[in-house]
Amino acid sequence: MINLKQLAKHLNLSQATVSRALNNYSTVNSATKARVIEAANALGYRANTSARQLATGKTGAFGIVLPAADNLLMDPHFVDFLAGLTSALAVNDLDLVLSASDGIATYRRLATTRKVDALVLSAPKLDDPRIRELLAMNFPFIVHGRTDRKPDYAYFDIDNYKAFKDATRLLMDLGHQEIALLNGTQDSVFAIDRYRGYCDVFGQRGLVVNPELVFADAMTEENGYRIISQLIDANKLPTAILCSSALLTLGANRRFRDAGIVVGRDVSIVSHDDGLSSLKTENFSVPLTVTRSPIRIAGQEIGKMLIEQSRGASISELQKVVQAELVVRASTGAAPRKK
Amino acid sequence: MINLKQLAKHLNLSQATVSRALNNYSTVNSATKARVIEAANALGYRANTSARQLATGKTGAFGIVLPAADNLLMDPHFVDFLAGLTSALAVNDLDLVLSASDGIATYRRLATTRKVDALVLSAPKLDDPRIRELLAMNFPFIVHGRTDRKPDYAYFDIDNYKAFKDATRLLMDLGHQEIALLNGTQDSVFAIDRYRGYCDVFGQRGLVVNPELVFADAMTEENGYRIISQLIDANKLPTAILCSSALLTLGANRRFRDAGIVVGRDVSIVSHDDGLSSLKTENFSVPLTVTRSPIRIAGQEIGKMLIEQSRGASISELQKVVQAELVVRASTGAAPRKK
DNA sequence: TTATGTTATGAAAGCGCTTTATGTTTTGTA
DNA sequence: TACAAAACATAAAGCGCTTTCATAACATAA
Repeated sequence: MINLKQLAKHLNLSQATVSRALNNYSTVNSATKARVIEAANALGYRANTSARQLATGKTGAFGIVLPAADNLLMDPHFVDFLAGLTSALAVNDLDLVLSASDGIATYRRLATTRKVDALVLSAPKLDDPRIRELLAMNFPFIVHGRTDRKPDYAYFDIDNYKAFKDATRLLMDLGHQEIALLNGTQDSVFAIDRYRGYCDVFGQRGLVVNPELVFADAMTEENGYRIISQLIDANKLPTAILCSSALLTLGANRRFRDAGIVVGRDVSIVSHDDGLSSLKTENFSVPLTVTRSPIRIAGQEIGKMLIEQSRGASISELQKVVQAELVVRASTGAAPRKK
Repeated sequence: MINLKQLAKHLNLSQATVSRALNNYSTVNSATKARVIEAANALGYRANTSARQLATGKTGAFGIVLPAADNLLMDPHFVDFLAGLTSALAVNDLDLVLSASDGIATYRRLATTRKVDALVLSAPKLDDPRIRELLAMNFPFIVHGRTDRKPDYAYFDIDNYKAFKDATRLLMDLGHQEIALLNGTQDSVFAIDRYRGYCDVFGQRGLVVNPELVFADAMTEENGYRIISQLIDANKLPTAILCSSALLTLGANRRFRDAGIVVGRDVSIVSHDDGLSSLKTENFSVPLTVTRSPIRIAGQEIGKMLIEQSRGASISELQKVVQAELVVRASTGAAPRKK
C-alpha cells in the first residue's frame, strides 16, 4: 500500500507534481505525466479516498436510504432501481452509499456528516419533510417522483397522469364502463396523478367514477388478491381493472384463477409495469397489457443527473419527465355483453 | 456547518478535549463531557466523515458489489439481502457502499482505495478469483456462501447439503422415486451441495439418479417454465420435482397450470425458499412445501459479523452455517400410482 | 541587454479530525 | 509538609491528499 509521498520520492518529483500528473493537469509536462502514470500503475498506487475527500470536499459517493428496511414489506422495485443507478455511476467510478432508514434522522446524518455529495429520494409523499429539510439545509438531492406538478427542486418522474389516462381510454374504447382502479395509497403523488388521469377520462366521456371501484392501499400481491376477492364476494366485479403495480396484478390474477375467471375474456386488465426483471408481464399466464416504464431506466437517468448536478448543472436542467409506453397484449379485450 | 475547532473555541476548550469528550474517553471530566455534548447538540455539530476517516483509518462503511448490474438478469434476492444487511449495520450508524460490478477490478478498487473497511462477497464460484485476490491483499471480507466445506476465511452459509437431503427424503417417504432436480448452475457451490444432498439420498436407498432429470441452469422463472415444458413434451415428467429457487418453481407452476396438471396431486413440488418478501411461497396457488432460509436473515447475520470482524474477531468466530427449515405444505403429496 | 511571458516544478499550507507527548492541577499518602 | 499518583487539559504532530503561491528555467520581444 504505497502513498503519494513514497511515489513522489520514488520518482524524484514533488508530491505536487505527481498529484497534478495523476489528475491530468495541463501544466505538467506530458513526458513527466506519462512517467508518473506508468510508475503509479507499476507500483499499484491508488489515492486514499478519505484523504482525497478531505482535501477536495467531494466524497465521490451519493446516498440513498433503504425504505423501511426492517419492515417486512420490502419493495422488489428497489433492486432494479439500484441496478440502474449504480450502473450509471460506475462509469465514473462513483459509488452509492446505502443506509437503512431511521426516519428523517438518517437523511440528516448523511447530509451533515458529509458522507455523500448528494442524496436521492424515492417515493416522495405530499409535502415531504425530507425534501423540506434538505432544501433548508441547502443540501443537493434528486427526487424520484415529485410532490407537485412543477416543483422547485431536481427530480425525475414519469407522466403518471398521462399513462393512466391512456390506459383508461384504451379500456373505454374497448367498451368497458365499469373499471376498477387498484391504486397505491393516496399520500403518494404518483397515485394521485394516476387517479386524476383515470377520473378525467370518465369526466371527458360524461361518465361518473364509481367510488366503490377505487382502491388505495399498499401495492402488494396480497392486496391484489384481497381486493378482487372482495369484489367477487360482493358480486361487484367490473368488466375491467386497472392496476398500479404488476404485484397487485399478480395477486388479482391469482384470485381470478381461483374463481375460474379468464383474464382477457371475462375481465380485462391493464397494469402499470415498472419493467422488473424478476416479474415479466409478458410472461403472465395471459400476457399483460401495460403502461410500461422500466424503473431501471429511471435509476440510470437519475444516476446521470447526479453526475450533472455535481458538475454544476442548474435546477432547470435537472427536472425530467418521461412518458410511459402503452403496450397492448392479451389481457385486454372487448367488454363482455351484460348478462 | 460548524467544525471541531469552532466548537472548541466556543467552549473555551482545546480541540483535543472536545474530541475526547465526544468520543467518550474515560480521561475527561464527566461535567466537561456533558457540557461538550450539550453544546455539540445545540450547535448541530457533526464530525466530518472524511476527516475522521483519515485520522482513524476506519471508514465506517462496508462494501458490496452489485452482481452484473447491467445484465438484465437482476436477482430479486438481492434486495432482501440488502435489507437485512443494512438494518444490522444501521444499529451502529454504519453504511453500505454499493458498486456496480466491473468484474474483479471493482473489488480491487474498493479495497485499495480504502473506501470501505471490509467487503461482502455474494454467490462465490468454485475457486473464486475474488476470494483469492482479497486473501492475497489481506483485505477483510465475509462471504455469503463458501467455496468448500471448511474454508479458511470468514463466511456465512446455509447447510445446502442437509436441506436438499431432507427434501429428497421427504419426497421418497411419500413414495416418489422419479424426482427431477431443477438446480442452479454447477459452478456455484450451493448448487453442488444441493446436488450432492439429492444424490446421497438416492444412494442411501439403493436407487440411482436419472441424469435426464437433473437440470443445472440459471434459476429464473423462464427456465422453470422451459424445463417443465421440455419434460412434458418428451413425456418424461416425473412424479416429483425439487427446485432450487422459488422463481424456478413459479415458472414450473405456470407450465403445470397451462397443462392442467394439479400440483400436490398429479405432481409434488419441494422448493427452496429464500423467504423473499415479494414472493411468498405460502401464497402460491397451492401453498408450497419448502426448505426455508430467509435471505434477509443471512444479510442481518453478515451485518453483525462485519461489526464483530472490525472489532477484531478471529476467523474462527466468523464462520457460521445455519440450517434451513423444512416446511411441509400442500404442494407435496403421495406419489400417484403408475398408470 | 533588459523586460515580459511561458512553462514546469517545488515548498508548504491547509482540509478537520484523532491521538501522542507534555504540562498542570488536584488528590492521596507517608 | 513533601511527594507520588491520579485526573484533567493542552499543544502539536500526524493522517494523505489537493492546491495556492512562489520560483526557476527558458524563450520571446523590445
